[in-house]
Amino acid sequence: MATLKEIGAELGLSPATVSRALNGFPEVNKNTVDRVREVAERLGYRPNRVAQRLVTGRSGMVGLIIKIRADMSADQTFFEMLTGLTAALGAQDTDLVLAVDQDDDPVLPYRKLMERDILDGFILNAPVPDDPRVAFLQEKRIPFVMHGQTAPDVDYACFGIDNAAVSADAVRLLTSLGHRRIALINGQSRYAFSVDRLRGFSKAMEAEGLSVPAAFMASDAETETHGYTHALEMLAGRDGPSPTAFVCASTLVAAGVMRAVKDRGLSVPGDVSVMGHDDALPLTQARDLEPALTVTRAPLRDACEPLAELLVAHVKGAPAEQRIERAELIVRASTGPVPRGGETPWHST
Amino acid sequence: MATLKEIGAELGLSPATVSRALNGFPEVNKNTVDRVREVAERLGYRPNRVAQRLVTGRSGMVGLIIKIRADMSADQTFFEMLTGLTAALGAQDTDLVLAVDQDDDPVLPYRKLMERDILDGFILNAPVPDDPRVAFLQEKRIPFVMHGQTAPDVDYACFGIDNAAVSADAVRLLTSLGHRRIALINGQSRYAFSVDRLRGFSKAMEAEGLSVPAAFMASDAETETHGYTHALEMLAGRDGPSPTAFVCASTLVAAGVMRAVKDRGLSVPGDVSVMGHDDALPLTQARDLEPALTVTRAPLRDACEPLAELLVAHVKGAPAEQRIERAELIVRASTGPVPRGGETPWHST
DNA sequence: TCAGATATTCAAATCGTTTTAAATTCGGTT
DNA sequence: AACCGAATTTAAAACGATTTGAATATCTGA
Repeated sequence: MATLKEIGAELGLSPATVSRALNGFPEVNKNTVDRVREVAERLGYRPNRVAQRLVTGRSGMVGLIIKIRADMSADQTFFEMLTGLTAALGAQDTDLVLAVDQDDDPVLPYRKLMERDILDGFILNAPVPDDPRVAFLQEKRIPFVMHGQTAPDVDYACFGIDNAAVSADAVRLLTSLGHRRIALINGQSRYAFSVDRLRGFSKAMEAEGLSVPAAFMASDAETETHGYTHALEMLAGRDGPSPTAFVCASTLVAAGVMRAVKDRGLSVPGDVSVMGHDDALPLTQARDLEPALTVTRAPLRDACEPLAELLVAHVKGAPAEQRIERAELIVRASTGPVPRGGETPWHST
Repeated sequence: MATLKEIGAELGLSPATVSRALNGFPEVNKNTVDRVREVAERLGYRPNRVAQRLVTGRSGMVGLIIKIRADMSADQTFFEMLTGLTAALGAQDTDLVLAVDQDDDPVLPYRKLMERDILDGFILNAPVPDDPRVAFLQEKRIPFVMHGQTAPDVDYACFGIDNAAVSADAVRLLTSLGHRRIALINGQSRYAFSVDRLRGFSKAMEAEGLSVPAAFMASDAETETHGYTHALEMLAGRDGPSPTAFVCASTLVAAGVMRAVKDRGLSVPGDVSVMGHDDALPLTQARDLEPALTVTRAPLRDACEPLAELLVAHVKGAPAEQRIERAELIVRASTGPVPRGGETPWHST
């Protein structure tokens, strides 16, 4: 391992000049820069990160804490984020330290990891309303970036999509096609993104002068099975006329809904339109469903780079920045005009 | 953040003495140790790890690289190990840096992470015969510990169970119950542990003077479905007399096998005995199967602490240590005497 | 040619710890 | 009273980078 001193000795320069040359300071002679670069290259110089960190006061490491659910299932989501984050952070010269949350107290693992005194900040995901982690980290003045947000307006660093807009866009597309009875099969209600989706859904429906009976708004884990069972139930016609359209929390849920529609002897989009939200996970591809799924699309992977950038900048002293983007609307084959006779709303408001 | 110097100033001591007092060096006056401890406590002193690492030359971080399979599925195994490892490493004052392997070249992520120059070593899992990662890390003299081993005798640090003994123990139990036609439903043959299990199985059978037609030794991913389909096929009697006993790669596989046995109208253990191997994952509990599964048992979680210890010791200069333990044999209700008329071997050797 | 400005480079301090080698204190011998 | 050795403690170097303030070299114009 070559050091600055060694490179300097080779050229008769001081470590200070070598440091500046390699870090692109303007006051160094161009000729010198070239010679330093050449020697550094030849000696395979890599800056000693520990030394850098000692002097800059930063560790160059951020934490990610995985919440393991009761069923111990790891979803694709996790790996997708992990893959993207390690790459994006690596580009920022930052490393990802992992810990697992198996405690009841959601704050404890953050406290524990922070006590080890080696982290510059955290990446948080799966925000819940009034997230206790946010309160803790803000109080301790520990930098972090949230994937998503706990409420519409927050003052901490975050990146995500506008989830209210996601379902509002879906509703607007469907109502423009004439649909009036639109059901929502949402994600688990404890998560902030589900709350936002529900809010966007309700507001958009309301704006159209429509309302939805509680029986046609489900909240559950985002699995194919749940999509199937909820849709099957809603299509039974037990709680009034059946929906002519479904807004689903994910591609997987939409797949289950479409299966239910078919099992009821109905067709997509002839009798029932189905919309999903596409995180662009490698395995569940919305376009590969039959028929291809109309979606709001926001690749999960796309969030990793902004998250890394926002956090690193914040750690370096930049003010906390909020960036909320809009998901793309991709119309495919699973949505169509409301079927004849399906134009009646559940009840007008 | 208090420093050694500040504590020293408070007591009129040099940082050197304070350092020694806190690190339990024997040459420090007991009275002084107490006073230093008291002040350190009061000032909330925590050693600056970066400074420690600069001087010791170690970073206190080890890497774990996750190989994401084509199906992007995360198994329980991964989370079980992750949970255990972060805890065990934490106890050794070491942190886990994670990276994801999505490349074709199995060595590339190790090289990349090593170039970042912040790791003391690696934890490797899922060894394959002639593992290229081992060759690379040994050549570069990078410390690592393997969970399992690539071959029966190796010279690198490793911890695991004796997989040949696992299947040999299973065979011996079954032959002692009179079984002669014993099938193996093994894990994927590319992994070293499957190779070992197969070797142990074959040797033990041979020692009993028995041999097994190829049709009764399957190798596949360890899922319930694979256990089911392979067993169903083997019980069809198409390739000669059916097995009276199955040795399975895991609890999950055994569950599938038992389902196949029942679907064939047979009973466990009346007609067919079934054995599995139990990694003690929280969800798939061997004892909860019906009937309770006879297993070789070696909790995955138990490997984490030894792995952490072996690696940290090795990083600090201790010689590479191999520790291979024997899995426990737990006889439950899924194994019984060979049924009447089932004593004939496939063919004697 | 020389003052003065500009362009480069350097020595030294700094970050907070560990560690080596040297210094100090103290009690006990002779 | 002088000395020895054990018990403590200290000063200073080291780790390898960044950064401050100062020094030197080079160039400009009069």
